[in-house]
Amino acid sequence: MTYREVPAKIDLPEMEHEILKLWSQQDIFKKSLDKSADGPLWVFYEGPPTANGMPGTHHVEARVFKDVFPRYRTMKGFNVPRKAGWDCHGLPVELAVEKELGFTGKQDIEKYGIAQFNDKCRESVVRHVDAFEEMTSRMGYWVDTNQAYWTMDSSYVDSVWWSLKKIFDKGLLVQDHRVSPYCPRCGTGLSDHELAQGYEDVVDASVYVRFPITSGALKDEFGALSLLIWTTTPWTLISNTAAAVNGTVNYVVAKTEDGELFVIAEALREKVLGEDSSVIKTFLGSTLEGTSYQRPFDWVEFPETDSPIHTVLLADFVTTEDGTGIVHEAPAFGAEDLALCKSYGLPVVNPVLPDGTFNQDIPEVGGVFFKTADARLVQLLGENGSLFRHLPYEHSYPHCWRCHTALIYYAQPSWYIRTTAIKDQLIAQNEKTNWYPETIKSGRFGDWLDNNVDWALSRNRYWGTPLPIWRCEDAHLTCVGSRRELAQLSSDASVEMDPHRPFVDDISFKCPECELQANRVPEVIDCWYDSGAMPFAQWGYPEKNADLFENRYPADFICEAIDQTRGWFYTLMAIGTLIFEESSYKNVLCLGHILDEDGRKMSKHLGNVLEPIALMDDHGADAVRWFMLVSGSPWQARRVGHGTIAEVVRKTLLTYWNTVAFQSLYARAGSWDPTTASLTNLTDLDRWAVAQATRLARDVDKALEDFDTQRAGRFIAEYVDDLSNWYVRRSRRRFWDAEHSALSTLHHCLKVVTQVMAPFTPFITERVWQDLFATSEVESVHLSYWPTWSDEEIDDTLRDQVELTRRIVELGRAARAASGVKTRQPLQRALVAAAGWGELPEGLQAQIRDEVNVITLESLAGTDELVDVAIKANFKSLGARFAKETPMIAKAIVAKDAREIVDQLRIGPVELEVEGTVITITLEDVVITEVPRAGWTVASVGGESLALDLALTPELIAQGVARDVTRLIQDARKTSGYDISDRISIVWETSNPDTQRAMNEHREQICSEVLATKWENASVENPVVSDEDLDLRISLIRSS
RNA sequence: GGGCCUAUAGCUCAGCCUGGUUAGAGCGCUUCCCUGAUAAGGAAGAGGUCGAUGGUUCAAGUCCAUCUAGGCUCACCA
Repeated sequence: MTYREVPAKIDLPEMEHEILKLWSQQDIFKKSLDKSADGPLWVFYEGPPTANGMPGTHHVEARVFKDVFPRYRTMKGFNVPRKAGWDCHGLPVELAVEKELGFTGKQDIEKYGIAQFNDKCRESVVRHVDAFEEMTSRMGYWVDTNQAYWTMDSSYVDSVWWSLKKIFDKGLLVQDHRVSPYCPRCGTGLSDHELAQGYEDVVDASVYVRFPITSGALKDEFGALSLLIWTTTPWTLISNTAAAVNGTVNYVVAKTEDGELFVIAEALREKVLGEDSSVIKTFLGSTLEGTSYQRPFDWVEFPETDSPIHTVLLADFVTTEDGTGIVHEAPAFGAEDLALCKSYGLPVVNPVLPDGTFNQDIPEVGGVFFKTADARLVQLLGENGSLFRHLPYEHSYPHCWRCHTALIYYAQPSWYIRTTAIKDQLIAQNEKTNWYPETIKSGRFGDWLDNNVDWALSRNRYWGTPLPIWRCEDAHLTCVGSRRELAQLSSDASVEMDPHRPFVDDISFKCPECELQANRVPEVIDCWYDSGAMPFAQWGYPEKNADLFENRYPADFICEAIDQTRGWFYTLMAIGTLIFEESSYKNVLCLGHILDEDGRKMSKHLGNVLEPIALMDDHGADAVRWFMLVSGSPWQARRVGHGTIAEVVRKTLLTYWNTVAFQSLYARAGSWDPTTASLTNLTDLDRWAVAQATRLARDVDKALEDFDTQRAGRFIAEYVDDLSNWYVRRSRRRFWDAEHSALSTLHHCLKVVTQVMAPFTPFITERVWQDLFATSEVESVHLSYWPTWSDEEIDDTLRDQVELTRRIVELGRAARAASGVKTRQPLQRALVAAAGWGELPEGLQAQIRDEVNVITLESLAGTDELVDVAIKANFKSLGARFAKETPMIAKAIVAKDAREIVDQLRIGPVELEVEGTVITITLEDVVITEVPRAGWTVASVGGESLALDLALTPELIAQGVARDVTRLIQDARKTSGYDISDRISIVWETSNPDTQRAMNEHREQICSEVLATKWENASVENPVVSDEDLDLRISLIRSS
C-alpha cells in the first residue's frame, strides 16, 4: 500500500469542489452524526438568518464559528445535531416585496390583496433561502438544511401561539396605549431593539418660541411678557397643549437688551438671552403653575374641558441643561408629555395621520409630511411674531431601520409583553450564562437588561405570525394556543389551515365568556419573537417532538455577531425565561463585525460588499474560514480583503500542503508502506516533532474548549511552520534515503496536524486525509477522533533543547552574514557560548554543525583568552529583594570588574558593600554575557554568542567547491525536468587548478549526491552549467 | 450625553491579565544567504514620542486616573 500521488501545486478552489462532491457521495456529514449518536449530546442552536436578502461575507463569519465548534466536539465524541433554520417573517421581507411590486405604502398592499401579497413574501423567502443554502454548502458549513425549521411553517406558528398563550395566561401579554416610535412609511410601531438600529445624525430646526402670557400674577405685574420655550420639533407646536417647568428650579423674569420681557430658567438666562439681559425678578418654578399663555398656532380644536389647557404645568423631568427650562407639551408625541398631561386631565389631540401627514383640515400644512412641515412652520412663526430665534440643531434621531424614514413618537394602542415583570429573573439568568468575550455579560447585554422596558410586540402589518388574540364586542380577550384550539372554538377553522393572514382574520367564534362574536385583533407580531421561540418552535413543541425538545434545552452553544445582543440573544433569553423560567443557552459567542479593507462597515450603500461565493472561488473557502477564525480577534471588528486572505493561503495552507506533498513524493519514491509506520528508532529531532505534535493536540483542544479559535489557530500555524521549516528542512537527506523512522515520524505528525486543523479548514485536511490516510484509517478525517495524549508524552526538555539549537543556528547564520563567507564554504570550527549548549544531544549538535557548515563546535566559555565577560544586573531578582535600593545596587554591581566578580560568583555568594551596607548577591542576581574578543566573527543575542574561525585551508576550499558544484548540478537537474530518481552522466572541464583538484578529490561525494553514474573530464561543447568564478563548464544527460 | 471596545513599525496585528534590563511577528522595501518539497525559508538593514497627560512603583507599552481620536452600542429628555 502506498500514498496517493500528491501534486506539488494545487488549485484550492477546484479541490474544494471535488471534496464537496466526495462528502455528498459518501454522505460524510450524516455518517459523522450517526457515528456519534450514542455520545453525550452537545446542543447547538442555529440562529436563523433573515431570508430577506442575498447572503454576504458577514454571514460567512458567523457560520464559520457555528461550524468549527460542532466539528471539533464531534471529533471529541459528542453528538452535535445541527438543524438549520430560516427566519421568514417580518417587515424586511415585506419591504423587499413592496419594492419589487413598486408599492409605496400599506394602501397598495390592501388594494393588491393580503393573500396575494403574502404569497409573494413566501416566494421571496424561498428564493433567498436557496441562495443561503448555496453559500452554506460552498463554505463547508455542516448543518442540516433538509430538515431546517422555517418560522413561517404552520407547525412553527402553532408553537409560537402556544408560547404566547402561556404568556397571556400569566397576565404578561397586554394591550396598552403608549407613545412609541412609529414608522409612518411602514405604518407600524417599532420595538426598542428595532429602534436601536436606526439612529441617524440629522440637523433639525430648533426654535426658541414666545408663548405670550395671558393671565396670572406675572401678567398683572409686568404686562406684556412671554414664556420662552425651545423645541427641536416645530411640527409638534401645532398640537401644543401645555408648557412645563420644574417646580424646584429657579426662574426669572428677564429683560433683553431690546427691552423685551421673558420668563426663563435662571441658569439659562445668560446663555439664551445674552450677557446684556438683566434679571428683573427671581422665583421658584412652582409659582408659575397655572399661568396661562397663548399658543403659537390655534388651528387644532380642543374639546370643551375644565382642565388647564395652555397653562404652565409642573414636571420633574424638566432640566436646565438645554433650551430654556420651559418645555412645550404635546402629549401625542412624547411619552413623558403624555404621562404629565394625563395626570392633569388634559385631552390628547393628534392632527397627524397614521401615514405621517397632517390632517387635511389643518391650514398651511394639511397633507404635508410631519417632518417636511418644519420649514414652513418656522417661517410662519417668524411671520406671526412668535419666533425668537432659529438655530440648526444636530442630534441623532431615530429612523426606521429598514426604510430610513424619520420615526415619529406617536400615541397608539399596541400589545406589549411585560418583560419588566421578569427583569430580575433575566438578570439572574444572565449571571449564569458564559459570554465570550466576557465583557458583554455585564457590559452591553447587562446594561440592556438593567434598562429593560416592556417588549412592544405587535405590528400593524401583514406578513408575520398573527397575534392569536380574539376580542368580542364586550372586549373579552381569548388567546388561542394552536390551530387545533382554534378549530375547537370555530367551525370555520381547521387544524390544517394556513395560520397566516388573511385566513385567520376570517375566523370568528362565540366569546367563551359572553357568547358575543369574537374577531381576531388585526396585528401580527414582531418577527424577533419568532426567532427567539426557535428552541421549542423548531420542533413544533408541544404538539410534536416533546422528547426531542426536552433533551435539547437549553443550548450548550450559540453564536452570532454583536448586533444580536438586543436581537436574538435577548429574545431567546427573554422567551426562555418567560416560558420555562430558564434561559435557553449556556455559552454564547459574540463576534465582532467584518469591515472592509478601509475599516468601514460593509454595506450595499457604500458598494464595498465582498460577495461570499466569489471570494471563496477566488481564494478557497478554507482560506476565508481560516481568516475568520484566526486573523485578529474574533470578538473585535476586523478588516477583510483579498490581500489578507491571500496571505492565509500562502503562509498557512500552502506550507502545510507542501509538507504533505514532500512526504508523499519521497514515500512513493521509496515505495514506503504507510501501514508499516512505527515510531521506533527515532532520532532526537523525530522525538521532538512527535512530542510537539502531541503538545499541539493538547493545546488546540484546550483553546477550543475555551472557544478561542485565534489561540488554537496560532498553535497550528506555528506547528506547521516548525514541521516544514525545521523538521523537514533538517531531515531532507533521510527522506531521500526513504528512511523508515523519518517517514513514520512525518506520517504521524501530519496526521495529528491534519486532524486538529480539520474543524478549521475542512477541505484541504480532507483532501490530505484522502491522499495519505484514508486507505489505512477511517474514510474521512471528519469521522476520526481527536488525538489523545498523556502529559508525559510532551517533552519540555527536548523542546527547550531544540529551541536552543535553533537559536544557535540563527547566531551562526548571522555570523556567516557578518563574515561575508557564504554558508556553502565549510569552516573548521565555531565557538559557542550559551547556557546548556554543552548538554545538547549529539544529534542536535550535529544539526548546528550542518546548518552553520562547520566541522567542529567548541565552547567559547572556557577559553578566557578569546572571551570578554560583561555583566548586567538582574533587576527582577534584585528588585524583589531590595526594592528602592535596586538601582544603587545595580550600579555597584556593574562598577565591579566583571571577570573577577563572575569568577567569585561561580564559586558562591559574594558580599558587596553599597553605601556602607553589606549585601549578598548570587549568580542569579546578574546576567552574564560572554563576548568573543576581536579577530573573530561573532554574533551575540541575549547573552548567547557564536564565533566563527575564518581560517581557510586548501582542503576546506576544495570542500566548498565540491558543494558549489553539487548545488549547480542539482539546480540543472531540476531545471532540466529530471525526476528525482533519474541517473545522469556528467562531462566537465576547467582550466582552474583549484577547481580541477576539488573535482578530483570529491568526485565520489558529488556523484553520489547528484546520482551521477558516469563522470568524464573532457571538453564541453554546450555546457548546461557554467560558472565563471570556478571556471567550470558541465554538460549532463540522463543515463539510460 | 451614557456604556463598551480600540489606539504599539508605512500596512495588518501580537505583547498588557501576572510590571523587570535592548518592545516583537507578518506584509512591503534594500542587500545578502540557503535550497532537488516549497507559491517557501534564513540573516542583516531601514522603519517606534507603544495616542496624550498625570499618578502608583526602585522600575510602566503593561497597573490607576483624566483627556484626545476612531469604532460599536445605548439614549429622541423638550
